[in-house]
Amino acid sequence: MSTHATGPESFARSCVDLIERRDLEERLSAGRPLRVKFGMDPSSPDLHIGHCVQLFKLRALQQQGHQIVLIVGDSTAMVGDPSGRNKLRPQLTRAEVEANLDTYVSQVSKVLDLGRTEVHRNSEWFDAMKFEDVLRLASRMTVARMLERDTFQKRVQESEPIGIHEFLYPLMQGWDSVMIRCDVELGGTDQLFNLIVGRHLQEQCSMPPQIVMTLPLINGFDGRKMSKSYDNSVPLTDSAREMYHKVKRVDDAQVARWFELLTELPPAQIASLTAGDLLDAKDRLAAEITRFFHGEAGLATVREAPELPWPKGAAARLPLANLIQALGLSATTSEARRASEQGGVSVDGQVVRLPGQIVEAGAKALLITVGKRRAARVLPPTPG
RNA sequence: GGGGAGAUACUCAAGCGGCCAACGAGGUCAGACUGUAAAUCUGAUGGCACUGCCUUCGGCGGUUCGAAUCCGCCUCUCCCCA
Repeated sequence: MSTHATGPESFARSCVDLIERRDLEERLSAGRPLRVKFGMDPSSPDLHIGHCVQLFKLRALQQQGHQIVLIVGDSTAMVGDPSGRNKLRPQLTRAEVEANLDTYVSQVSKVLDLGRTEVHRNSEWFDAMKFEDVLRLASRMTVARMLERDTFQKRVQESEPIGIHEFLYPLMQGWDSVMIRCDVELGGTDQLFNLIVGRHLQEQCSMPPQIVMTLPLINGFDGRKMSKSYDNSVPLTDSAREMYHKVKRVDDAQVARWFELLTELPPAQIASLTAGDLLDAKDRLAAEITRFFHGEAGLATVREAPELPWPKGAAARLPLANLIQALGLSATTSEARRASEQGGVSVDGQVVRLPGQIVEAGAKALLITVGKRRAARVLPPTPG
């Protein structure tokens, strides 16, 4: 595993920005493992496959023998990253951050070998800072330079608020790099500014400036920017079934890119897959990703309707809509009701348009489908 | 410090005393068509064992038979002037 003697070509594969290439060559030629930093903002509880672009890259570098340093931005999360935002981000409380942190680390462990990963919270150093330290840090950056950022400019134009504390975010992220003596920092292309601030701060501290590598942001499966509000992301906590189907819905134009950034298939194979029938390619893509996170067994369950027990604590006779909701096939009974009224619900192959129809727990399993991609086989209640 | 504007459902955005669970757009969901895609068309879209009931229009109080709409205070934001 200790073959970190790989060249810059392999190291920087798939990167969009590489600053500076010469620095990278130089540092790699020294032959020691590089300290590669990746910061995570624990501001939402779940990672999605968009984050995996970075994680897979880290995985590859880890396998080449480099030292991955994960920074959990618990202090920065309480500031809120202004990148890519035209609105003030809500600041999180410590309790919220702590809750998100656990789920993060366990999700990351699906991709990285945590035993060989250094993990820090940036509160380790920020909690110890005095106000005068903050001022000293703040004095290393100018307002003019901050305002060059398009996100801030846009917000000024659109009369959206900008908090002074938001100016501190890039400085904090950059300071993380100083504290861990970072060699290479990885981020999405939207992070370029923040990453460069790290370089700048290291130089000011008479430290060799970190190499900055950005990776492409992938769009959601519908082709638009991946975002919670569009509901087009694929959370890592998705079941095998959800994950498979969401990935399979990926926009045609993005299939090749997803293959490149989210699977470990060799480029030649990707090329031949995407040159063939696109439906087959999507099936393979969805299968690869699902297998990675859920294993062969998880993938195997995908094409069958899952078997679900009769809802615990529920009566043996339920209106259809309530049963569907209780089974988790819809979020609310109203939603189940609507689907049924519009002909989207079937029981044992029969379309049922009456959401109030009473369904009895019978002796054999009932096949219930909701819409095109939700289905379950409901088992009879187990006596006792 | 002074003056002005504003806060509505997932998002944007109408409504300005009863006809408001609240126009419209986007999103989402369902149906048709398809390639389990995209585009297009149709319908739905607060919750609920739903011909009815319950909870919503920044927060708290008040006026009224009745308030998203009027009044008071509070919180937050934007703009102009200093």
